[in-house]
Amino acid sequence: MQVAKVIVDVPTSQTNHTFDYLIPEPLENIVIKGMRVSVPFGPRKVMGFVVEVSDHSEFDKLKPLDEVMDLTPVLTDELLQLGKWMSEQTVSFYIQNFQAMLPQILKAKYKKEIEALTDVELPEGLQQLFAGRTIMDFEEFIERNGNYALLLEEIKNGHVQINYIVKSKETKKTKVFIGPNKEQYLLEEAIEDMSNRAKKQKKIMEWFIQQPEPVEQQLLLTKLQTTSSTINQLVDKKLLKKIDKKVYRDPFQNTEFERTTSLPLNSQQQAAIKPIWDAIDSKKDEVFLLHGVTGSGKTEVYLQAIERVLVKGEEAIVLVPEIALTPQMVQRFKGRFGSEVAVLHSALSPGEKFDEWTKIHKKEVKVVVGARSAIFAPFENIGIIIIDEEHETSYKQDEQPRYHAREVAKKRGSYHNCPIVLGSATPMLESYARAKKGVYRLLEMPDRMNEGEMPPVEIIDMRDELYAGNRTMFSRNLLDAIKSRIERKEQVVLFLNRRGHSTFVMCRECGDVMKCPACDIALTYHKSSHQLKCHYCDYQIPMVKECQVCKSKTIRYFGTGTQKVEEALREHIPEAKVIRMDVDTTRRKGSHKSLLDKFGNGEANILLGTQMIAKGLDFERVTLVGVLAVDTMLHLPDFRSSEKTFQLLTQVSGRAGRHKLPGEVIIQTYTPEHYSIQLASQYQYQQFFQQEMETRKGFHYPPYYFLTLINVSHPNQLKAQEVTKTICKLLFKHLSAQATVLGPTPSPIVRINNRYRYQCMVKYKDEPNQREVMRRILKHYHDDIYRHDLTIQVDFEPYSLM
DNA sequence: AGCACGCCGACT
DNA sequence: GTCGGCGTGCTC
Repeated sequence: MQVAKVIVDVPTSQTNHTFDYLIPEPLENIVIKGMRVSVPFGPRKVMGFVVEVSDHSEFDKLKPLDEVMDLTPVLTDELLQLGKWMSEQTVSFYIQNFQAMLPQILKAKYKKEIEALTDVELPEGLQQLFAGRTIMDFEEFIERNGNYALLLEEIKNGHVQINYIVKSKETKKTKVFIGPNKEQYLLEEAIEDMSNRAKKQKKIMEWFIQQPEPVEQQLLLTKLQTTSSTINQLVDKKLLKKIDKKVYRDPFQNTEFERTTSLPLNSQQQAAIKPIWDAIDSKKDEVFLLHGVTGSGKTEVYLQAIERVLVKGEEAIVLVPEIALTPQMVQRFKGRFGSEVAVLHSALSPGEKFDEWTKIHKKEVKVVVGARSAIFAPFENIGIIIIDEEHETSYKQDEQPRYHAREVAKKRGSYHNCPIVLGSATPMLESYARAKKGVYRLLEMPDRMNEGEMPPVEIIDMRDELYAGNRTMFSRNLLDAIKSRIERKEQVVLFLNRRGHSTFVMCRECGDVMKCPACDIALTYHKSSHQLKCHYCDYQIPMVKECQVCKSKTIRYFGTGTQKVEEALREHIPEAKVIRMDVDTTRRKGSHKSLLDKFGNGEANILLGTQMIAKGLDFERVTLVGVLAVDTMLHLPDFRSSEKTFQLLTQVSGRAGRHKLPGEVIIQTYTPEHYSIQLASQYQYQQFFQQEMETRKGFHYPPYYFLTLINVSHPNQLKAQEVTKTICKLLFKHLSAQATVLGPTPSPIVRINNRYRYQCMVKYKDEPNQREVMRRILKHYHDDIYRHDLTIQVDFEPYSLM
């Protein structure tokens, strides 16, 4: 008897354990751990992960499992263990962690088909099922009691494969190619016979006489200015034929990657890479913090570390923040490692993600470059894990399971005995503190390559501008600087951390501010659509003509968003061509890249944008970076706001003067004396680190203390408050006397989407049993959570306190 | 989650 | 006396 222990896809605390199922005889030795199966669960069928196969069960009335969903495991032993560990660390359910490791497609409902790949005669049992076809439904295989062992064998031999068909169109894997169906001379004869009116048809035929190779239909249509109906007529006449070609969706297929080879390392790079190479060679799971200023050549260090790993036949994972934002980064990896690289990032369609994942799963690639979830790449022989821009907040998932990719990386590193490299120009305070303590090994690269200097930074006190009678959002210096760049045909990057047009609209008469009815937040005016939008829920209404309260028509716009800046630029510098990049202009797939390409081609003088333009851009002609208002970020209710400001300023400054032309940075602020602005303008990371550590120490914040944040929300304000209060009490009672429990406190935004939000914060040095306490609290509120619309979010070492 | 079971009030 | 409201508990 074989028994599968299964974690079912029912994310509740009551079902957060394995359920035993009998493996029916035809599936014996087919079902192995790491596979997904379909099992009867009460009256219905659910998906589940086999986490163990055993020869007995404590349970006596076992049901047999229904069906296997994979013929090869989708999770390795290591990933199964990792999922268990993660669920303990983040106090989440096992199933959520397993799901988080797989591409979306494998979570959704889908259909499977079996495809014969060769003309080779398949074994008896299989051949007859196909009955002359090349593709059959998997359903049919099950219905006709197909032989799993045989199928599995043939998959291994590469004679057949399983295709996952998802309902969405995005996952179409075939492209239609058109090719000639007859010999050249027959085509020529056919043209002669055609009516004189069939101009388009002749044109198409001539194309194929010129070159008989099949071409993509899409290409043919655009090149010859015709439509598919014309082509279809020729296909009907048997002159041409349609060919469905299977193609991997390659998101970079239209990009040529110039192959590069190792660049010679300068002395500081050599000093940094040596210990990493040693760790690779000796299989040591050491964590390195590579602190290198922008332009110090960190990427080349990564590349050559990976080369060392590949030579040993091992694999590498590279995490980059939101990779779509750095096409240039992808280019460098693809350029060096070519087809050995898979790329995983959030801008890919589900189908594309699945294809990239499949390449990893089938071991067709050795290197993965991707965003946070790429840390789960199903490699079995990892030689190095690199996390670039280590301080980026996107490495922490802001929904369950709230894992941090860095911690997962360390765990995987210790399993594979491989080094971890954390790279950053502005490491997170916690990381740098660890490096100083010797927990991580610190590697410093303080100098830019080619003796380049960081661009000088000018801080402009906007209060002075106001005294001088300048009421615009541009200081005189900035405006002059922009104008001079345009004259010199150089480019400008302008940064403002706020999208929309105005941050709020207010009635001048009675002072009423337009607010979202569902959230406790002012509405933002979007000029292009003439709408008032809430940035926290999807509420939006047309802009009001008069005050809702006093009917006055004197409604004014306050606060500045990217749209307003764009408008003001047009007014002050009409000759400037501006590209605006924010969530609103990059929502469409691929728009991100196309906007950047446009800017790179010099189709605009100014790139204006939010957060998203701060990272990784590298354009030769950018010689001026302007930060319009840094204050909004500095005064957020978050203990990390100084650090985030410092990081951001350092990052945007790095965008200027990266090549031959000298750069300049202008920062506009109302608090020029603030230490993060001052120190960022002088590129003084060390001093900033020391000063910020002082502040953190004083307020008992990380890295001196750990934090745990509990967010409670409920439609009823009293309920939310009362639950939070009880949780605070429980924590106070069950945690050690050294822990500080703060709360209940209303969240910075008390109401979002008609839910009231309260929080409780725990500061502690060492609380080994806090996860158990949290789990018990969640269990205690189980009923309220599942039946009464209560949510309790527990976030260990949170990145955001909102 | 989704469903059966079971205990109390309104009703042909 | 029954029908069905929802609170409670279980799913191998």
